[in-house]
Amino acid sequence: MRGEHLGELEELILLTVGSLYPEAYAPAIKKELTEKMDRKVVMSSIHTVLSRLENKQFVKSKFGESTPERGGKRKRLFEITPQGFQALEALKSKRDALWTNMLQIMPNPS
Amino acid sequence: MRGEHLGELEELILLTVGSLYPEAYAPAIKKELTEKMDRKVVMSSIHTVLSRLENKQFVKSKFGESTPERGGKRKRLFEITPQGFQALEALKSKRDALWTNMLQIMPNPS
DNA sequence: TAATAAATTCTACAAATCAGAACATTATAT
DNA sequence: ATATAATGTTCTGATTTGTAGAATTTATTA
Repeated sequence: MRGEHLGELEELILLTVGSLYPEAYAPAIKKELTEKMDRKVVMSSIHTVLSRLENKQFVKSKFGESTPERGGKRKRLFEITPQGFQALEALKSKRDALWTNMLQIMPNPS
Repeated sequence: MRGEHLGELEELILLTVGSLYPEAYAPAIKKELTEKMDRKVVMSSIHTVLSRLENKQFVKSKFGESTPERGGKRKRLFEITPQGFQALEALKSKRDALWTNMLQIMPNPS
């Protein structure tokens, strides 16, 4: 595995992990992506991506305490690492620069 | 073809096409991505993506006039369509909302 | 202990991206 | 006119990223 760039879903999930702190786990991430981003995604995709992000050291995880709910496995809680945050920032600032550039050149995109 | 979302490179190239108007063609896009985004990419990827973006109607293209240069094929010039612009805007506004959320929750990401 | 709920892990597949070779077109030099 | 060099595009196959659903694990309640 090379892991050269941050894919489209990888970036969204990384952002969502940050945005959901400290309760970021797969089902909550799915809900957030669906509701706030209109981004359909199945649970297993989220797990796949989270695992890849953890390999890249952009997130870290631990198991949550058992809560007095209905039952089921313990949550695996994720949080973003400084490296992950930096990766997001780098992407954002560069994309924003292109945006600025584009708007100067074509303020009316019709 | 499903074309459900805008991939990571698709988004960058679409943005670059806008940012380079009216001289957006593959070699110029490669240069821009390399220099402004530190995004390495080979020429053929750019052509592949441009072709996909054209199928999605996010860009349109025409051949450039023959310029008095050293020689070679005519440039295929791309420009972003209103649909393409809207797609970029939608993505940006949603991502920005997640960013705002994340920064409120964790202003110090260490 | 059986049933149910919640969540994660596994397995196979599809789409996006990468990489480099092959090809086509135009201009200049001979 | 023909060969050569420059410029860009298209083709083919491999790798990475994303999708989908079944299977499994763990905990609670009847």
